[in-house]
Amino acid sequence: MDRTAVARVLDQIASYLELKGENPFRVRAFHAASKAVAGLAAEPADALADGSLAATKGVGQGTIAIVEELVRVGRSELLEQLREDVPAGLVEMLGISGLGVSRIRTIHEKLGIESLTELETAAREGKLAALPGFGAKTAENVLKGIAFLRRAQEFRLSHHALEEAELLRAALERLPGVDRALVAGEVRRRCEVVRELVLVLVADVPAADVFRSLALVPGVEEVAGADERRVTLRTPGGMSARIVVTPPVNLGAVFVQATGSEAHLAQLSDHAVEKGFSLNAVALWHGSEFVPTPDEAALYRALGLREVPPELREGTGEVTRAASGPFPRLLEPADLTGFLHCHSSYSDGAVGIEEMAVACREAGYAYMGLTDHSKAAAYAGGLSVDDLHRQWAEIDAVNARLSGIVVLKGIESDILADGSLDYDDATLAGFDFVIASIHSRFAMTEDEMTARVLRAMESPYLTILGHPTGRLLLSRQAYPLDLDRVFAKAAQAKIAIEINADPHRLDLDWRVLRRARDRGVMISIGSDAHNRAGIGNMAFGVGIARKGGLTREDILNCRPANEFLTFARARRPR
DNA sequence: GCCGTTTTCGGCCCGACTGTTTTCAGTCG
Ligand SMILES: [Zn+2]
Repeated sequence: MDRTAVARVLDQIASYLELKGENPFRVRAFHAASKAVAGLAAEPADALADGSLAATKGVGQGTIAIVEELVRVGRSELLEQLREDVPAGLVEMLGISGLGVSRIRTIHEKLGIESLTELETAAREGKLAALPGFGAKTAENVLKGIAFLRRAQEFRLSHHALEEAELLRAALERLPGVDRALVAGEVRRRCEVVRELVLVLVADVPAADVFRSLALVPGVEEVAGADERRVTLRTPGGMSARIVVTPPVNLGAVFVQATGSEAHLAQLSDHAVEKGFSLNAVALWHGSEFVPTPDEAALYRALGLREVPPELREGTGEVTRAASGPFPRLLEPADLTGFLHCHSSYSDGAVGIEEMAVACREAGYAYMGLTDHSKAAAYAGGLSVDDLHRQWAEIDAVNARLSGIVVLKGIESDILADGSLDYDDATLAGFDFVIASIHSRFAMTEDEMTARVLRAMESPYLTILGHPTGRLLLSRQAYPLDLDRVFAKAAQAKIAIEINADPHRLDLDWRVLRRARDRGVMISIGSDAHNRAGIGNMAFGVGIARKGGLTREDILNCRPANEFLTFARARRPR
């Protein structure tokens, strides 16, 4: 069992215990343990063996026993027991914003409801609003919540999808007759959420032979009948995976089509027809003449096009673009010199400053912009002014000790409801740079929210606007915000806007990046790391930047530390 | 359940909003 699966079990245990009315601190402990496991640097079995699991904050004897059990037998006795005691539908209801344990218990006891479907019916029929403590607004929000949850259940977050895809790819590549297995589809296009996995198998044997050996792949089941070149599977993690087999000579045609998107393929097909070609499901043809496409470049070349980077294949003009010359070199992970937006154990992070800095250095960064939560974020252990002075002293000490990495004094300051930051200017002046973001009071109109953000951008100490739309992918909608006005202000005031690289956020959305860049907005990629594993977030941020067509010139933290600091200082009063 | 320690128990994250009440419980970040 991998980190994700173990973390999920621990989360589930927490939810079931919560619904059973268990000690809330025990519930919280399981949630914390889940986060800790998800943030491990190694897989659970290895972390158990080398003692790093036991050394992790938030993991004690109880968690270790469960992880051992999960690694050994793949299931948890405690969770199985809880499943018998509490209907699974009630746990699903916890995912609805506005429903907590106490309301769910009322719903269960008074209406006998055990599933989302029943809850939906009750809300429609007015039975929910009639419950004590409930009303019309609550019922309406519950219906909205159910709709959101249903849609969310069709997708997976990109990091989970990538993990599943990679495991499946490795397993498929070991099958007899398979030369190579390649991940295609939304994962390859670096989409922010993923509906299904698509993999291409290169094989010189008939597909039927390959499919017969699928039974060798552990935990995978076939869900849709195979034809002569395709089959649909269900992965151990519950994702749908489409597998396409091709001989090497047609890999280009098949890989392009397996990668998509629909919109890209439609435009590509139109272009092909114009040039006298046709692209069917398995190969490229010029009239009645077969055209070999051993790789994607061969396919695009035959059509008179430059090879389109997979991230850009979204039908947003890239085919026309590919006819007119080479694409710019998109951002690459190694272009990043600065590791920005990370938390330490001073607020809600799991590791200390020095450990994080050393890990950043190992990952190849030249500077680390530490940004713990600010004092308004009490729930996340936000720093008081006293805490700040302690932290700054420690940063100075760490910088004196370490070579090869510089720790910068930053903060993720809350933007309060009125648009002010939650430290006074004298305190803000003590930071090397300031990220400001919204963590509360989301229920505002677009005008109010825009005014709030614009007011925050008046602060001469603000360097970067953090996770600008506040979305949590598949769990919370973005708050309304007039991005065009925010971009205009950012360009004029020389404030960078963040791509938050946490796979739960990926905010800014890639669809608006080009607009921001073309208006002269500097973009910054922030990891939002809360532990060492969070260093890996940056790869997802890079994927989103590439998807938005950005290059290293567009990104603030591709610049060396001194230029980064110059950027931050340029706005400040002298 | 985890943590820390005056080491085996006692405390753990709290302030503010929201929708529902008619003075506040429940939820959220
Ligand atoms: Zn944040």
